[in-house]
Amino acid sequence: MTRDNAAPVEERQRDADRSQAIILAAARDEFAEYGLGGARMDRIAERAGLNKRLIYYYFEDKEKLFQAALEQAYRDIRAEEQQLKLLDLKPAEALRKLVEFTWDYYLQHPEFLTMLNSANLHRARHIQGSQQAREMNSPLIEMLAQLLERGRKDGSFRGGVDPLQLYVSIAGLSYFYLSNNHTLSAIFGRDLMSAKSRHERLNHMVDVILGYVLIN
Amino acid sequence: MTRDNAAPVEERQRDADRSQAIILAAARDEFAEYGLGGARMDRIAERAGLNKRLIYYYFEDKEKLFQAALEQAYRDIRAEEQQLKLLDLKPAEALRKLVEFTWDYYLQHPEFLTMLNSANLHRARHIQGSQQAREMNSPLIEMLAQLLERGRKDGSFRGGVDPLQLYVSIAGLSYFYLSNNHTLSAIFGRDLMSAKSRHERLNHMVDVILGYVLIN
Amino acid sequence: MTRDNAAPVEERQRDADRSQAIILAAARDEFAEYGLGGARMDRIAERAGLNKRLIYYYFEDKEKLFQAALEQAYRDIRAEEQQLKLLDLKPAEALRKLVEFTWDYYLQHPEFLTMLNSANLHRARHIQGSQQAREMNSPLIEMLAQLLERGRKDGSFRGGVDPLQLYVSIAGLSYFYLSNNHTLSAIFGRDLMSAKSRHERLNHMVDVILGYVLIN
Amino acid sequence: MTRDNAAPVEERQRDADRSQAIILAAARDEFAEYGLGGARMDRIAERAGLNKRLIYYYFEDKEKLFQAALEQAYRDIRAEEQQLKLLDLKPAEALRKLVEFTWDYYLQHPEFLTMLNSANLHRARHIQGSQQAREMNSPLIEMLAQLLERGRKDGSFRGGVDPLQLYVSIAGLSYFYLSNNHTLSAIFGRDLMSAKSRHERLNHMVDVILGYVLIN
DNA sequence: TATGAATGAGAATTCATTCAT
DNA sequence: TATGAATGAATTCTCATTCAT
Repeated sequence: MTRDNAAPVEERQRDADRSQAIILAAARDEFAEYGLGGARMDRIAERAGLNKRLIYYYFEDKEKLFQAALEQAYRDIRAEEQQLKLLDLKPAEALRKLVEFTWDYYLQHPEFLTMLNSANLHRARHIQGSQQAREMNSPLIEMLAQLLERGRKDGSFRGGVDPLQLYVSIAGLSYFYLSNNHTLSAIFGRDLMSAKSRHERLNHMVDVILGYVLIN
Repeated sequence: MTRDNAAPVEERQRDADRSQAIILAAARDEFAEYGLGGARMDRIAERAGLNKRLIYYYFEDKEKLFQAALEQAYRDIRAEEQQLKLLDLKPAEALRKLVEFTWDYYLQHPEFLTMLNSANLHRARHIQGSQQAREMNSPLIEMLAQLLERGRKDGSFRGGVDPLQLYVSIAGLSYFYLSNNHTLSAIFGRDLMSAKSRHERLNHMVDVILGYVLIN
Repeated sequence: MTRDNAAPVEERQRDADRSQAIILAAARDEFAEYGLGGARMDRIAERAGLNKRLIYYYFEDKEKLFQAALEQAYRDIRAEEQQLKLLDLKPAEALRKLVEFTWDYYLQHPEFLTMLNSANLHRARHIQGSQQAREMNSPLIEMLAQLLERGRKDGSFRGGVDPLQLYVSIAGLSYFYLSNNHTLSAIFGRDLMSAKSRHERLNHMVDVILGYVLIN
Repeated sequence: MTRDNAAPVEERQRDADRSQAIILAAARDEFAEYGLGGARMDRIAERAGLNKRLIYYYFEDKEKLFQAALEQAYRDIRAEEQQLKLLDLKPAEALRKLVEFTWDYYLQHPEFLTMLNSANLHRARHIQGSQQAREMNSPLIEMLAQLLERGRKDGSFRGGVDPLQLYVSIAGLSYFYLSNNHTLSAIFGRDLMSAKSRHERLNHMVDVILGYVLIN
């Protein structure tokens, strides 16, 4: 009411940004839990504590919202990958750390797995449509290439390893186990998510990757 | 119309069995393409060339239909796994063959990947509900255990390898690549499904698995 | 239940046809009252006394329903036009009858006016999309041409009258008055729909058309 | 931002008037294109390059905005009609000129036709609610009455012509053709808006009106 | 005067499922 | 066994309108 507490523009902008961020987080959770097809705009609004109409105001429709949430998910993982500093470690240690990182990240971000699944069910349409996502080409590949080269030079790593293939393999070892843990647990009759099982899995994966790369 | 051309009992039974099989195949294709959530009963009926009502007659509801299709998918892959006769080969050759089989099977049965995804998005509810599926515990695990033991005994394989972990790893290496190929292709700007790419991937996976298991 | 009262196929077909006809009539009334944009699918269902879903089952969506209703409206008016037998009358009498017919038909079928308006607001998209409607080219034009020729030959009508133009004029004289009667009544402060006013209008229109066409 | 560059009162008033005029023009275009029901407040704001909220500030709601736009449309046509000076011409020439004027005005102001349609779909509610519009009773009627009287006196026009009926007829001849040109063009398979067609229509209409009114 | 953020009530459409035969 | 007709409960999305500054 008074002129003093006006300061409206930036503050309202902040509100807008905040609302969008809240919606995005709610969408992430909903998509994580139900996938793109199973997600409900109503529930996203409810999770966000905001009016459903506002989601359309900011994100146009469900598809675009998913795309925005997916982009955010990529930004998040890439940001963490940036922190890794693998090149400060000895090659073998760096590889072990990468396996661990991948495993931990997937464990803590199940939404990443689910959204990746949804995106692929829809033939990555949401990524094709997003320049941003397409440019999200992981910096890890480059880092991994250097790592492999270094290991090869110091005689510890085998040569001829394609960093992209290795990256995909590292991801795949964690991903399959975590993404399908319900089915696997049911079929094998063991709880694959117990602390012990998780520990064994991580050890195994490190063994596989190092066993493959290390000479001897 | 007339009572006379009513089919004999066995014939009608044959028709019924045939209809069910047709529906199941149609469901498999639909679930493969759209996932459980995205699948449409109407489209399944259309694919099957049969009345929608008939699906309900035989399979009760969408969930049960999915479960039946999933069970069928497991039966199919298990049946092929049975044929593998890995124990007729030398341990290393057997492992290579298993990697190849897994890769080829996933390549030729994309529905298996999609349905596995859907099943896990729903926390394997459809497997919990299916004694059949739970008992589908792959005979491969046992075979793999023997294989590893044999390799260890003849000095070619390292010891201490958990067959279940190895099985999951072999599956994961193929699965991640194929299930997410759209996203990966988009992000890396390469067609991961070209003949060349597929060939490289298979080689890499064999290298990883053998590199891990083989001594020296 | 008993085998005898089965006779299902034709009867059910009759139901289907009946349902579609009911929906079409309800749609016609709704479109007449509110136009295409203002019509409500809910209200159409209610008017029809049928489930809203059924409308989509038979007509796909609102646009297609409007198109179907429009086609029906054209079929209806063409059917009545067919009955006119103008060529049995003397030319001047035939023209008078045509003016009267047009006036009466529009009076009794206000939905025709409203739907024509809606169709044109949408740039006749619904007619372009309907071969049927495009072929609905009134047989009256041909009849009118013969009429004019006959009148010219017997010396009562002027020559050089384009039947299409005349047809449009006859329609326009009734149409404008009836379609805009609310506005006109309000502005001129007279009830243009009173029996007296309607009578005067009809006389005037006959005078205009005959005054134009007749020699002397 | 600072108090100093606050505009003086008259200037702000000028801005306000300008904004209202801009909104009104934008509304006219939107209503012309989509009708009252199909018009979107968002689009009107966009067309106007002004904030949607401002429309509500000045015009209260969509209905009132339509009413204002309609009143403006009437003001515009009446203003042009005022300029006609029909009484300076010989009766027959004056009539011809009126037919031409009506045709040209409708051609150049399609929004007038669309808005008239919308107004009548809503039973002229917007005119009932507007004293202004009700008083917009065209001065032409009076002019036409004098014209007809003059023609009758000089022996060129028939007697007993109701000026209101004639006015409605003149309008109707143009209106039907233009308002429904899409449908008519589609059904008759001719472009009724080509230069040639338009020319023919105008000639025909003049012939009809003069043919009706002129003696001999 | 002017604006971006936010909302509630609806509207079209979809979908699994059941009815009736 | 097989089928077309019919339905109720969502679900996405739209739209005029108001809030707060």
